[in-house]
Amino acid sequence: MVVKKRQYYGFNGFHMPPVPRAPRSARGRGLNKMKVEDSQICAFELLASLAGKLLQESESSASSNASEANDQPIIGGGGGVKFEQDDDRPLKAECLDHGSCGESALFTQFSSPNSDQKCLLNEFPHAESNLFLERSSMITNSNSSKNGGADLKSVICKSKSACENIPGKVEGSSDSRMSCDGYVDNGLSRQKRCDRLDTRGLIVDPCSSNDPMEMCMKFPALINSVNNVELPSCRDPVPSASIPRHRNGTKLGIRDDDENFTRCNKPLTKSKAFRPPQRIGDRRIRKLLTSKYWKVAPKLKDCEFSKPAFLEGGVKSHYLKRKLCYSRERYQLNTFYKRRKFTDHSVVVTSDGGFSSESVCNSPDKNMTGDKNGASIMFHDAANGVSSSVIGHQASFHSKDSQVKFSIKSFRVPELLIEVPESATVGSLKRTVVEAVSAILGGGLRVGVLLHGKKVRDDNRTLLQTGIASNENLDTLGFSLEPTPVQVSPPLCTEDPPALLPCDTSQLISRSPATPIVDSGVSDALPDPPPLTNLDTNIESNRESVSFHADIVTDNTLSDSRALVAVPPVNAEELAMVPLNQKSKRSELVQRRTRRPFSVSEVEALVHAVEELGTGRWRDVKLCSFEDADHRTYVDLKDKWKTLVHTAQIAPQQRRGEPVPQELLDRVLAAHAYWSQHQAKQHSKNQTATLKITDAHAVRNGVEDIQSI
DNA sequence: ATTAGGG
DNA sequence: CCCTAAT
Repeated sequence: MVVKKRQYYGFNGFHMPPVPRAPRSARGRGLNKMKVEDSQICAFELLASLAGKLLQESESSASSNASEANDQPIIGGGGGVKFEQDDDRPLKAECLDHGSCGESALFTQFSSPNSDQKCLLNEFPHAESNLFLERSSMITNSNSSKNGGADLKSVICKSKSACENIPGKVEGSSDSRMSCDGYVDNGLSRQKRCDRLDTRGLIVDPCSSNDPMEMCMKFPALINSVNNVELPSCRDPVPSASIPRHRNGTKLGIRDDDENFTRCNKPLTKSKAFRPPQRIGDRRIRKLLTSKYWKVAPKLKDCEFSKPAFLEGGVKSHYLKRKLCYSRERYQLNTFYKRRKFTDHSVVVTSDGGFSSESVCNSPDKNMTGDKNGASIMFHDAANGVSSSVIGHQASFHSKDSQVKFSIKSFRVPELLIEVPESATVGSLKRTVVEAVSAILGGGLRVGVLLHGKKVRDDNRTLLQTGIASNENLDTLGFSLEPTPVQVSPPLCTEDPPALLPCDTSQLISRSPATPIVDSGVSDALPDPPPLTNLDTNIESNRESVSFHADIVTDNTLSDSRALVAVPPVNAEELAMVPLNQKSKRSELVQRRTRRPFSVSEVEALVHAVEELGTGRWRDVKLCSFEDADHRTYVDLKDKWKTLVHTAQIAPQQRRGEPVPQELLDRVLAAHAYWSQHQAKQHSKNQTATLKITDAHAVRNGVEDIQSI
């Protein structure tokens, strides 16, 4: 894989250390890299120093200078960047190169969504594009206007207030620095937030219903888009801020967004030193990318990195820090596919636009408390206002039939396995991911119902029968998105045949090797995945297949599902546990060799060789009897022997696969016994060995077998 | 590179 | 079959 670790470092990197260099060197990177970075760093430092000067000046000049400062902030905290600020492109380029600041990265994104991004966007076409536009516009404004400071600020404030619900803090300061901070802090998250904010203001709040019960489907990646777009799904409730806490830093291995990553990358690199966890992710990604694992997130303190002096401004650093943390985590959340497990604590958007960290959705209690028997399955559809209608509806039913309330925070999403050649570009990687996702989505989705972690397969049973009728059990209820078994074979490509397999580690789908997706080496083509469209269709069509109460499965649900956000009700514990598995779960990256059962003749040859050579000399066995069988390694032979021995020791009824003649099995046992005794070390002659084996064999099996020898 | 074992 | 540790 080409993807370097650093790319995925995630958000940690947020801060820009005054002395960027240190961390890196400490890290001990490859030589090449080091060199490059150093040079970059130098440049960066220069810029930084300049920035610092500028900052000072501006400060000294005091209020009047606000305009001056304005520009800087926008650019991203990086004072250094400032110079070039006028020109978007250049600037951006610079920042990135330096890799010093996430902020800059941010900038970049705004300024130029590239094709790659588009790819991702494709998945959520509407939304993303909109977002971009918005962002762009925002930035543009700020930059262009001399007064920009004010504008920018306002924007920021707005976003903050909206998101954070902490209006007061931001508002007050009009300092250019503040604005900077805002930018910096938020970094990526910020963008999104802004989007949301804007959206919020503009659009009717999907979650408008104050009702906490609403189902919140979260689709991290999509969230933004959702907001902007008309999509029904609930908006992500800003989880970024609140959720994180609970989860405390869980991190996804793969994250959806390039955007985020892009920005984060550099910074992360630095932070890497303190955050081992991320690294793991990288590694994993590096190989392939599976978003499967959650990592333990960095502790809160990680978030508290020191800020660059120039950034520290009137704004409360604490606040900022927090924000950063959130942002970072948020990203994590966003990972869009991968199985996610959430805690009960999910954040819900409150009617006022504020977020609450408390879990509203999840806990049925809260919402449902009111009426235990009441029916309320709510799917929250902001756009359509479905939720409300549904609710009302149910209420009416209420008396008739006991109703079960469901609050679906998210869906569990199947794992994706992606492989791309190292030579692939990041862009192609992105596209590959898109394709992979598209393939799955395009193939159709089904919703699975999990109770106590187990899949409920019987669609015909009633909820009551299934045991999900009682409110108590709702916690253990989960929904998963599953690709339809019949998958459309995805497009393949060049270089390596990477395979994409939707894999469900446990409860979801079984691996479908059938769906290999390869990166289309085609570079720039903008990936335009029609899939989205299909999705709807598919979902729609599949709807019926989903069986549990039809009521529950609504369009909203489905459509939301496309967002791929899943939040099954799970315990916090689970969350913690799931994550670190990376290791245990060998990344499916390397695809397993195809299974090739040993034929009887092969077994024969193996047995013969072992009889002569004994166990413990697998290489010789290989040379002796499987010289030509490239696919049989000595390890394979050894393993086969192992299984043969086992097979020979169990009852015939328990054996599976192509039956091995008892005769051979007997020889296996005999040889095994013999060589066990001899410690397999003696180089006894073949003949001798054979003889002995024969004896042993005879002994074991009785006279009748002798003839076989 | 092999071996030995556990998964 | 895979993965690792130990040779």
